[in-house]
Amino acid sequence: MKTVYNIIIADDHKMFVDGLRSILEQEEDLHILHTTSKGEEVLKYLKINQNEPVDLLITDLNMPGIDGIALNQSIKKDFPTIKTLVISMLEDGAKIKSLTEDGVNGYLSKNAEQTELLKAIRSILSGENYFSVHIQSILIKMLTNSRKTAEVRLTQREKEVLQLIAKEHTTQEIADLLFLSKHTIESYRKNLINKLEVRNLAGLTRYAIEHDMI
Amino acid sequence: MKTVYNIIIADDHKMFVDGLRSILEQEEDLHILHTTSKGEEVLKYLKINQNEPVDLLITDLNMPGIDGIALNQSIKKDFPTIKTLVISMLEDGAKIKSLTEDGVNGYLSKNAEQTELLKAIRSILSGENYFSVHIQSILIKMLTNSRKTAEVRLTQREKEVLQLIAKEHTTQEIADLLFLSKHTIESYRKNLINKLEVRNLAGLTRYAIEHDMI
DNA sequence: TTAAAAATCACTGAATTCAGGGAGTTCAAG
DNA sequence: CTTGAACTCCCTGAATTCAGTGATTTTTAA
Repeated sequence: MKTVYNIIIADDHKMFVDGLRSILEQEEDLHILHTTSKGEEVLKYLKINQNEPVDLLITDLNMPGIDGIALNQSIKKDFPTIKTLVISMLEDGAKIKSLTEDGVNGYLSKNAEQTELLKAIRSILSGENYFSVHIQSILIKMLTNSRKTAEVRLTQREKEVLQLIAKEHTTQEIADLLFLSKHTIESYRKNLINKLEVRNLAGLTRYAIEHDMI
Repeated sequence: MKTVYNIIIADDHKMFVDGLRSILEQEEDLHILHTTSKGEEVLKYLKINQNEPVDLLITDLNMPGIDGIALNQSIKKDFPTIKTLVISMLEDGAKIKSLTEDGVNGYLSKNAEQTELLKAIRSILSGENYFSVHIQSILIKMLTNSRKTAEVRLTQREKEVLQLIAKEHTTQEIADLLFLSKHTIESYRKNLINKLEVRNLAGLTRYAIEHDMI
């Protein structure tokens, strides 16, 4: 019979990890196997220590290198038995939605209380998912006015072009950089303006920045 | 003879505060007087409890309402005996510089180690200021290539125009909104592009967003 | 395998931006 | 009082963006 749960923590804010550790150490049945500041290291650790059963990964959303979203995807794909709890300081509806689609087991804001953290961990370990009421309302808001959120799915090329636009490159420059015709870039720009429902370069740039694309 | 230092913590990330608390509680001579998630409350608390000597305020940089910068200013003005340590997840050179000018006693990134946190607190309590090597290098970089940072001081009107540009308004619209001639707005746009050393609307928008102007 | 999506290129014409110049007024500080 | 900064307005011409439409090829997914 298993009485101890093994936990891995990934967060580049060491001080936060320290805090998290001191909170979890007060719980007898929660054992921190490993902490790291890089998403890549989690995957490396799991591949090397396949014999050690890991129950839960607690990870930050924003990290250098592999971020929380990509990390969660990899985990769910390669180690589907490991539960994941994402903790973030931001409450980015789109990212939360994306995480849920990837099968994340819980999401907490960093301004959650200690009791809520433990409650979330307990829920997840017992097989339920945990999303705070606040997060749930954000998600619902996302889904209801999905007209605005409406799956503005950009293609790879569109993303590239958008990035370069936001970096102040002119159409001709982008064409040269991507070895495409100037007309092609103009088409992409036009489509982007339509898709993202903005009016001009300023709007495109805002979108790019607000979606962490540059 | 004083052996215990009184500390106040202001941070809207409760989980972080919990962590901080559990770290500081291991130190006998560090006593947490009060924690809060709002900058305003710190000032209120200090005004009410003027009899209690407070030695150190640890505060986050980004908070809703009064942020770390404004809070630090108020503290240094009204309670100059209280030392201040700002902890942030961002390493924003401009904001750090601004804080030092306001007389902050230390700055730490949230990815600092627990040992560094305590070292910083000890330094500050003993009368020295504490800035990590990393932060120092950021500050020096700020000051040395101050050509680029060069106090790009925007006038009130320029800021207004810049904001509206970043909000996707056309020149004509801005002119109408501000009851000015279209030519005037064009002049402002031109000056902004010069002053900020950008090339087009995308650059202006980036500047506006990166400087929290919208 | 077939339909949909993505990627590419093209044309036209109107609207806007960008670059460079000049110039008058007001208001505060030296 | 005068110097400078901020604010306002104007002109020209080139460059770029924006809007609408359409079409071919390749890739992807049903």
